[in-house]
Amino acid sequence: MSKCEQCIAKQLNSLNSMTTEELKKVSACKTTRYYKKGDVIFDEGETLHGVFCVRSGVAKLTKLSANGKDQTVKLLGKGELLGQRSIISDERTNLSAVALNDIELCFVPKDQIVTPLHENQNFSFDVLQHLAKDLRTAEDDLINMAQKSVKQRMAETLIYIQHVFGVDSSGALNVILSREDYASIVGTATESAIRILSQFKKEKLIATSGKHITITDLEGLKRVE
Amino acid sequence: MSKCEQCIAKQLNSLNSMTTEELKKVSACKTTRYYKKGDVIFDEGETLHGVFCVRSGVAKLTKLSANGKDQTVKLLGKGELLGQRSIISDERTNLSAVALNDIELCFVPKDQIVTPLHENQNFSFDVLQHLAKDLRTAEDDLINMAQKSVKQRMAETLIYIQHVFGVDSSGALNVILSREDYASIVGTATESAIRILSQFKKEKLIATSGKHITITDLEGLKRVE
DNA sequence: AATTTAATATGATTTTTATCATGTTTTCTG
DNA sequence: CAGAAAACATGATAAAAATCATATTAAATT
Repeated sequence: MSKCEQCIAKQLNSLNSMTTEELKKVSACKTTRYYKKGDVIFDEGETLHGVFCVRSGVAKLTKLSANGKDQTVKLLGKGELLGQRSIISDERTNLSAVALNDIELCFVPKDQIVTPLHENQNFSFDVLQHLAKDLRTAEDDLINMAQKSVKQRMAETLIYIQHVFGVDSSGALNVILSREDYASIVGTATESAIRILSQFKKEKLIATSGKHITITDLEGLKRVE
Repeated sequence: MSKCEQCIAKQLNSLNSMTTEELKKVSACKTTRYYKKGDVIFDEGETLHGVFCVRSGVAKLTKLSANGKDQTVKLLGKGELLGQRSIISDERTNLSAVALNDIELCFVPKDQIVTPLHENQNFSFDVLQHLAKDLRTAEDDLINMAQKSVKQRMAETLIYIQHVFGVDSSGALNVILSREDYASIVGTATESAIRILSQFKKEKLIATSGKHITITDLEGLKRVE
């Protein structure tokens, strides 16, 4: 099995601030898990016994609302940690995690995170900084949701996905999402998401071929209101 | 000057996890500041040199958006800390803080927070837990904003304010907000906020007298869709 | 107290977005 | 590969919310 000490994913998150010793322990007791597209990693309301670290693939954090609709709160790619917050606050998860494509995760038992959090100042400060940034992002998202139009949020979502997850050799977004997924991120009805993407295509802001989307006019997308 | 060690406000936040020694230091160099209703405590984009602890009164964190509208992200009452996150992530503030009524704040210089964060495990873990909770709340708020109607958000805002800040001897909400403030919290136009509050009054869910609002049918408010 | 200013209220209208309906295309499955 | 199911598309309509307009009331200022 691969070792955490040499894992590239680790360098992207707070695990990088663990001591070599701590990392060795994590490495020794971690397990690697594979999920297929659509698989549920954990469900809202579950008690987690550890944290998941994304080695490859993309997952989404979502919440099912009263009206049966799904709201996507965050997309997570390589190096990002799932379940961290529930472990820290010692609560059940408030969100579900679902694989958006085939995904490889390392599961690290709770103790391996909580103990260093109490003992290793560098690690806990690093986690603190990550949480602070996450909180800022969440607040920004809230403001966007409150003040921007559906069209604008869709444009920003496309730009965000291109920026964070990149494009393939043909220039298309690396992360393949259904129109329903887009609707869930943007916070709108699936039909509206479809309509807006069709409109963007007509306006030559994007090119689409099935689920593959290519941003053809980034500046134009930024100008959407 | 009053001492932090005996401050009641302190017991409500992570400062409570500081050692007596740390608290004495904080107490020695803190300054108390008074703001009048409407005063700006700090503006978005400012570099903060410390953290503010609310001793009495209520403040709001808001962000001015491109269209000139203000979005209120959070209300803060006794014991809550302002600017904590900017200090931790060492960034400029992304939000402004404004006094909603006459307010008394203690200003604690940055060092007094950052040093203990690096040295006192209990303190930093406590801050971590607070941030984790704040993050969860922010995510919940995002979902509400995305999935609930303006009417529902208004009803929940009223319930929230009653729950967190309580009522006066006549049963009216302790925190007095303008309709514009409500609009800014709910994320809607001022006219819509006014209309909805009028409607709630007609439906006998609330009673109003100027800015004073009394919840008369809590269960009814909870049922609003 | 009179005057100005700001906040509240409400009608009319427009815009945005959701919902319902229905058809087409793509993908999955036996 | 055929048939079923899911995803995509688009029109028609309805509902929600924003905007514009204009009173009315309350609060602040001189």
